[in-house]
Amino acid sequence: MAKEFSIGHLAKMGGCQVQTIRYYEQVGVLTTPPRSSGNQRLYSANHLERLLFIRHCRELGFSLDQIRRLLTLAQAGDRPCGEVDAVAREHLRTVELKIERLAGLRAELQRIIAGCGAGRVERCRILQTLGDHSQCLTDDHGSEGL
Amino acid sequence: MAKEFSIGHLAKMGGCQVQTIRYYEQVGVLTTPPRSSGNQRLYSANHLERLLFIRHCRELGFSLDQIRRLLTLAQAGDRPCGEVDAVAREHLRTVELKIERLAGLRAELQRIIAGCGAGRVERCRILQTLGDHSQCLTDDHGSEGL
DNA sequence: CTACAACCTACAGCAACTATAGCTTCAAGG
DNA sequence: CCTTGAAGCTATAGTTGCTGTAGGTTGTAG
Repeated sequence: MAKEFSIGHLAKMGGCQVQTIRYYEQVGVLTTPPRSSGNQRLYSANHLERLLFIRHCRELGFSLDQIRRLLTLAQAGDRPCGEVDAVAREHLRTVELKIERLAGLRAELQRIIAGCGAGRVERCRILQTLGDHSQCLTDDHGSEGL
Repeated sequence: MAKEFSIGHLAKMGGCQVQTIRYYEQVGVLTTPPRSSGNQRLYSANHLERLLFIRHCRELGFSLDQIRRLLTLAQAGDRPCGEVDAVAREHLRTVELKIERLAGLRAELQRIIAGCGAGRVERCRILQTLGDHSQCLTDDHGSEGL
């Protein structure tokens, strides 16, 4: 059984695309693997483990920058994990904020849709409401991407 | 009282940056305003109204493409607002989906954080959990941006 | 030995802005 | 009237996290 595998296999096991892996290497969240005689990347179990870690973190919404921090902390080895905890808590806060905003948004959309009769656009309440900021239920949604 | 104002004033009233307005013009969600003798953009109440509409939609998470559609429909004037309603409903669906995902994510993060003792990084449960995909509570979080 | 899949690098593109450079115009103070 | 500094102008590059393309090389199966 070969202990090393190609980027294609790693991609399949990691549930991502080949280019994504090369991108991770480029931005320094995945270490540069050794190459074959023909210059192709050779990955091992360690890389797979790390890739799965990254993918899971990404699915949880951590940024690559946060992941880089987590990986650095993981390798530091003998420091208290308070910093790791801090990164996670920081992320939890932003997630909770997004949920709050989206909930307000949902309410507003429901209100808007409920107000729509089958009339003509001239008096369409959706458009009126969208143009009118003052009725906003949520007044704290910033410019941050949803 | 002057009926026309500069891009800086429009930005202030619209709660966005000057470049954003120029960007909106460039991508065609804001109409090109007349210019002064010195080539500076001159905006009027109409533009402000439209900008507020756009900003409000953006805060509600509509894409610029959806906003373009809404604006086109709004100007059509004599068509039923069913299409407008459809855009809003479509958006409501995606919002509800996002909320669901984020809620699962929040649960997972809370679980992860709860498992963190004040130990050392070597055995930090956060890092272990992040590396272990199998315990995932949510198995449906796709690649869509949160 | 010949296809053809999979690999390689390098670069362009996506959304929705934001920031920079290098220039011109406007408004206020002396 | 002149100067100074803020605000405007265009054009272009950068951001994040990828994805897609072009144009070439390597690996593998028949």
